[in-house]
Amino acid sequence: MAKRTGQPTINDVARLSGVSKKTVSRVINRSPLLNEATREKVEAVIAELAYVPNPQARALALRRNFLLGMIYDNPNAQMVLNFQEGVLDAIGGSEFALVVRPVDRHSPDLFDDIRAFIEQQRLYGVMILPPLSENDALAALFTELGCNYVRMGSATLDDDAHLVQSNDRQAVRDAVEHLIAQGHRQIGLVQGPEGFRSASEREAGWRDAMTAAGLPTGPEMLARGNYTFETGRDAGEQLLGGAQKFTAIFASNDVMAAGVLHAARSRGLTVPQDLSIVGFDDTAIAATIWPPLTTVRWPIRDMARSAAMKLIHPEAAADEKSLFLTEFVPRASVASV
Amino acid sequence: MAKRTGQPTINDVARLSGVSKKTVSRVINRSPLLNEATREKVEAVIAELAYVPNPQARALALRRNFLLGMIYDNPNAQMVLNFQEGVLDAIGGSEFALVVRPVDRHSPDLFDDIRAFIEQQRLYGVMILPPLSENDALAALFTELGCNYVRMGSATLDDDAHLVQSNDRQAVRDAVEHLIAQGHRQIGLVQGPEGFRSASEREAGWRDAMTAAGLPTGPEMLARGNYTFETGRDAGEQLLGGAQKFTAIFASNDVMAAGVLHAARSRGLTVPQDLSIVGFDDTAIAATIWPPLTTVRWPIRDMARSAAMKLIHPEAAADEKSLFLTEFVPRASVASV
DNA sequence: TTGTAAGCGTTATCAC
DNA sequence: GTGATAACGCTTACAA
Repeated sequence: MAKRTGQPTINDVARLSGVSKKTVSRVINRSPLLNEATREKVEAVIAELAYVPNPQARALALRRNFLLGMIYDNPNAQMVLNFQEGVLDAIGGSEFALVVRPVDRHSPDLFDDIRAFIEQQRLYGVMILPPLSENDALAALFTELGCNYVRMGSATLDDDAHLVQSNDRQAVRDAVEHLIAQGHRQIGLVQGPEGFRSASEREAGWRDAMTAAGLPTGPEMLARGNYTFETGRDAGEQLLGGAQKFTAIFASNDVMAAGVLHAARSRGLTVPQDLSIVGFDDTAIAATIWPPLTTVRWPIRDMARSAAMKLIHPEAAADEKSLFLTEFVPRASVASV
Repeated sequence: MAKRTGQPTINDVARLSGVSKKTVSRVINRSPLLNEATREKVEAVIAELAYVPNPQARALALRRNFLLGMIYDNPNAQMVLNFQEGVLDAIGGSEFALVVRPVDRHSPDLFDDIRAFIEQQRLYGVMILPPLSENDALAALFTELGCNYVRMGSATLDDDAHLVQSNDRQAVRDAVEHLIAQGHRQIGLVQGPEGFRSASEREAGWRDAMTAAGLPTGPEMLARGNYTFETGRDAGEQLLGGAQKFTAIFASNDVMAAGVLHAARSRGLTVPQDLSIVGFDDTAIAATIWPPLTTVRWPIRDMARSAAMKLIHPEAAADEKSLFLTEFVPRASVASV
């Protein structure tokens, strides 16, 4: 009287292999105290039936599921996708799955939306991408909801168990020092948006390098954008159209660097002969625009893998790598003076 | 003796509102045969407790879950992300969630991976993005696994219940006719990779326009790429370095168009004065390179929303919109001859 | 080493 | 209209 509706269950396996469901369960969960012969017998039946445990039933019995969430609101598609791939590196072959949740960080319902999402799906844990990750109130919300989380960011936003971070400040400092070593003295900055930790960290890196070299960092040396192409172009116009002369500009991300490139070109400047440009992110755009953009690459995929591991193994979360180093990527958008 | 571990359950609601759990269940599921007073009483308790039904328990009892899958292997990050957002448009506010699965279509384990993914997660349905969506054997696999699916593609790959499609052929024909109207006569084609339906559809559109205008479509007029920047550049080199002269080139996607642009520039050609270029996709790259790329935009987000709706409401899947029209986006990479 | 019974939180069946 | 009761597929006591 087996009602063969769809997939085989643990009962089918138990019946066919002549053991109890509990024994099958032990085989599935690799319990150490199991007769080898029994195990092999059961495994043979499992293979024959192509039995796969029902994750919903497991989730119910274990009072936890196998869903990792990823919350983002990001203008940088490549970064988000790289992150997704990194998470898959970590959960591939396991029973975990990745649930994504794009949100609008400017929505007044942001917190309510996220709360509903977490309460409804009862995720095992969530990963939060910048710039949302920089919001401490959001992290507090996850704690309140009893949902484990890992933040990805450009600074030490949280403790090691809840963070994967890059060293943006040092990375930008290195990049600007590279420009200085090439003879540049008037190096402009296109800042990221106000309130973004990544933006302030990158600005700090620029200041570090400039100040250490005794170069000017006054207000005429910088302009603000918000990580979009248009604002990068506008910031470029602002800098290049003022009284201050520039031989190089560091833009706080690649997209804005592309905007600066447009601004330069529309003013008749040639890059890199008349103006050197450096970006940040090493997104697809960097290698695709002309000239190819000198930039800074951060190991997003590795960071994502690590973030997922922290969630999957909370007991070892603090031991999992948290700080990830960036890599300077020299291309053709920089020339020496 | 309520063991208050975490979230409230249906039992808590039943006890506090003095009804059976079945009645609570009826309230949750909006059963029509319910005393209005009872409903209000229960709803008050639900609100007070902030009770949210456990999706894993529901999934177990209903023998179906509320997870929509999305399988992709795509070089185009923006498209994938737009699609994710479109799916969210459809499932936002509902109990459904989106599970993503990037895969490597060149992996020998592709089918096994996907099979394991489907069997393990028991998804409610999956959406397949191009180019994977063009693989009929894969669609057959989903049918075999009893998993509903919707394919996204550039041609009529399946019936309306399992497809959202764009009209690439007509779109390219329109774009090439635009070039012809601008006085172009030698219009090259950078094809997409062999075996891709989108590639053959776009090629057909180019042939349609050229043939209708009595223009040449011989082998010297085209070169093949595989949708990457490098292959686009190589194809551009091949076309521009041959005996045949070109005043315009249509590349089968934006990234390859960017490659052609590089190739043109490295040969000392100015775009669009010496060479007009048209792409396809309207990805971020299109607006970001210089000059901004004339291209074709397809309404990915709308397609994604429709795909998700087809899965959520299988009974009405064939009525949900299936064919989506593209939009020609004129920018600065085209000049008249 | 293995089995039995109870329970995870929900819905379906079928009475009342 | 509403409520016992038995599923759903699995795991954790607790025995044996």
